This record gives sequence, C-alpha cells and structure tokens, in this order.
Amino acid sequence: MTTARQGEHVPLRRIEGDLWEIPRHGGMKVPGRVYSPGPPAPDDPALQQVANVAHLPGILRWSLAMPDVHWGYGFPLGGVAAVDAEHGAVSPGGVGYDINCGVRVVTTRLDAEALRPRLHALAARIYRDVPTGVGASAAIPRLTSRELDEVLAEGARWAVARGFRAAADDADRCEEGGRLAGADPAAVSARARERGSDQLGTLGSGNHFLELDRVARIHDDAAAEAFGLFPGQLVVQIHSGSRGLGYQVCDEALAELAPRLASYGPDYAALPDRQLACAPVGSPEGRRYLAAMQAAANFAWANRQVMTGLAVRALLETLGVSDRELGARLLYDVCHNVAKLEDHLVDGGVRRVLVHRKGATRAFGPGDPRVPAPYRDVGQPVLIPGDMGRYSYVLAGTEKAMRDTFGSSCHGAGRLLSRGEALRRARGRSIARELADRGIEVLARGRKTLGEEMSEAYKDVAQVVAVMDGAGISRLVARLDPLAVVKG
DNA sequence: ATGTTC
Repeated sequence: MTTARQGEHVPLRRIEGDLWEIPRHGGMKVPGRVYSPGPPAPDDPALQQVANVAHLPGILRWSLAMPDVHWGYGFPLGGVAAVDAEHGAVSPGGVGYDINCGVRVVTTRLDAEALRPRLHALAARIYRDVPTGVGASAAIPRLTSRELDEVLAEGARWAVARGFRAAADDADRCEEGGRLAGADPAAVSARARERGSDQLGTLGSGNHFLELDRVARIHDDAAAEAFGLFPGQLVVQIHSGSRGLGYQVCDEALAELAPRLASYGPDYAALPDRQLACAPVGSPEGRRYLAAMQAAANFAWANRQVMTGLAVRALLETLGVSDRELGARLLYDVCHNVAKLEDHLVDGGVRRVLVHRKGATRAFGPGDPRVPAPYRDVGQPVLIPGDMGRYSYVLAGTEKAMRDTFGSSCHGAGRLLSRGEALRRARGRSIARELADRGIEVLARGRKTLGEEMSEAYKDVAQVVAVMDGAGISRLVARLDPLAVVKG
C-alpha cells in the first residue's frame, strides 16, 4: 500500500468555488478538503500533511484545511480532523505545542478616537502590567501547588472569582464556559507545573499580542448588535495561550507516544509520518494526554482571563473612568489549538467525536445550544486576528459549518514569509516607526519579534476570511483596526 | 508556539 509522503504532488480537484478535494489515495481513510482562494499549489507541504492526516485511525468524513493552512508539526496549522470518540486516535500534533492558544475580544462603551491623547499612557501601562516575551513571568504572585490545581481544573472561572475580569459573566462568554471537562491536574507533570506556576497572566512571544482596537467597519448590522459592537468603539483583543506549561505537556506526550506508535496496531504502524504520533482515545496514554491537554487548556483560559483583568484595571485607572463608563465586557473567547469531545451529525446520526482543531476556530451556527444565549440566533462569535499592521475580523458561525467542517473555521492570516526571511527584509528598518507613521503604536521587548511579525510576513487576513464568508462557513460581522499593540 | 537545542 502506498501512502502520501512529503515531496510528492498531491492530486487535487475542484469541488466548487474555493473548495478543493484531495481524493482518497494510498492509505487515506477519507478524502482531504481544502478551502483555498484559487488552486492550491500541489507541492505545498501543508497539503501533503492534509493527506497524511487522512490516515489517522478513526478519522471521519474528511481531513480539512482552512484557507490559512500552513505547514506544521505533523498536522498542518489550519487543519481540522474529527475522529470517532471511542475508536479513534488522539494526537498531540493535531493540537499543537501551544495548547488552547486562542483569542478574546473585550468590548467597551468608549469611542476609540476620543482617547487618542491618552493612548500612549494606556499602552505603556498595559505593557508594564502584562509581562511579555518568551520567558515572561511574575504578572501575579507565583501560584501555590494548590492554586495551580484549581486553575488547571477551573479555567477562566478561577481568575474571574479572584477579580480578574471585565464583567462577572466573563466565563459564560468563553467557548465551553472557559473550562474543559475531564481536566486532571495530576496528569500534568511536575516540570510542566513548575513552568506554569509563575506564568499566569503573561502574554508570551511570537504572534501573541494584546491590542487596543477600533471597530472600523460593520459588515452585518444585526449580528454586530447581538455581539455588542458599534462603529468607532474601543475594544481590547488578546491572543495568547498556555505558555510553557502547555508546551511541556505537548512535548512530553509526543515523547511518550512516538516510540509506542506501532504497538497500537497496524493502522498506527502504517502512519506516513512519525510526527502524527497518536494513541487510541481510550488507551491509558491517550486518556492521560487528553486529561493533561484539557488541564493545559484551562490554564490558557485562566491566563487570558488574568490578562483581561490587568488590561481592564489599566483602562479604568489610566483613563479615570468608572466601571459603568467603561462598560467592559467579554464579547467571546475562542480556542484555536485544541481537541474537543463534541456531538456532531455524521452520516445521518449524532455521534460523539473528538475534533482536533489546530490553527482552526470553532464556528458553531445559529440555534446551537452550545452557543451562549445572547448569540444563539446569530451563531457563535468567530474571532480571527490579522497581522499587527492591518486588521482583525469578527465573524459568526453558520449552519453550513456544522454540516461541512465539524463547525470549524480559519484562525488567522497565515504566514507568508518564514521568520528568517521576514527578519532579512526588516533589516535596517524600524518596524515600530513604520507602524507609528500609520497611527499604530507598538510596544515590544525587542526588534526581533517586530521584524518576524511585520505585516508583509503575513497573508492579508481579509482574503482569508473572504474565503470562509464566500463558502458560507462563517459570516463577516465586523473589522477591527489596531490603535496600540503590545507584543512579546 | 517554546526558560526559542534539558
């Protein structure tokens, strides 16, 4: 039996519009499906990975790729793979190193332009209070072992209860209520715990950011109203994950699963890439990874929640406004690196599935009881960050996403240039100055991250979300333009 | 993404 391998061209045929199929071949259990503006490049290694993922034991329907697909560890970023929750395989590479990396948007009642004179002071205060960079720590006092257990079990709610919040109902406005069931703090190693204990409330590095944005355009009046968005509004956007704790959980799981892969049976032994290391969902190793991954996801939610509290406090104190005048509340919080147990309609019946979303955002449609009540007529908010020099988008999930993508959408702009190539092109330039000239204040620890993260290193996220909107997978609701960016 | 090769 042949298998899809790196370096080969994958076969592609157009299904309709921007939707393309990689027909089943070799050991693929299901076809691949790729959302792409125009024909995908057949030698794109990310497409080979889409075909590789289609070999996963228990995979259902398709191996999916969103329009921001990009080569990653084993699985592509921008990929979705749903497996049978009883007989399928769980794979750490299908989640990624940054477990529950995700995005949240906090809305306010303030007009963004009106606070321009205070913008620098505000950004500087946030930059002071939210530690940034690779090894960032000490946003709040180091967690005791007992506190860390609580964070790992309770997620966002832990931080809300300790006063880190926009409003009292923040956790209800997170996907899954800001907490994954099944999380077991005891499944998180001592080393992962050590790394996490001083990192709650820290931003991290790379594409992570905390932004002050202005609602620049409304695409859908009714949905924007349901989401509490209006033109000119100041909002806070946070993109971060589970920091060193999640990295350690992923790293240890891969180290445990990779050497055992063949022992799980012929389907596992035949996987075309060792980076697809996985285990049966019900195996001891699979269950342990799931329990640790769920705990790391809860850490990430608590992390974004603490940063929310720090940012809201900075707004209140720097602007000298009351809680009521600020009117901060969480619009929504999505994870885009996670595997989740969900019920989906498969072949005419409801089935329990484990959906791996790696660089992909849940996008549940209207009427779904898993969408918070205020948004249920519209569909869940789908938060898609762009690059720091252009814009980000708020979309809404759709019924079509439920049918065609296990309720999933894209997650961001997707890299255009490697980090190295971006740095070469940034040499001799001041990216901060270039952004300042365009009215965007950026505060970052060093020049390196700014070079790696400059606009031209990324695809235009407007083109990515246009594919999702055109295919009916998510609907455009609003565009957010950055005013001030805090980076690692 | 990541105490960026414990």
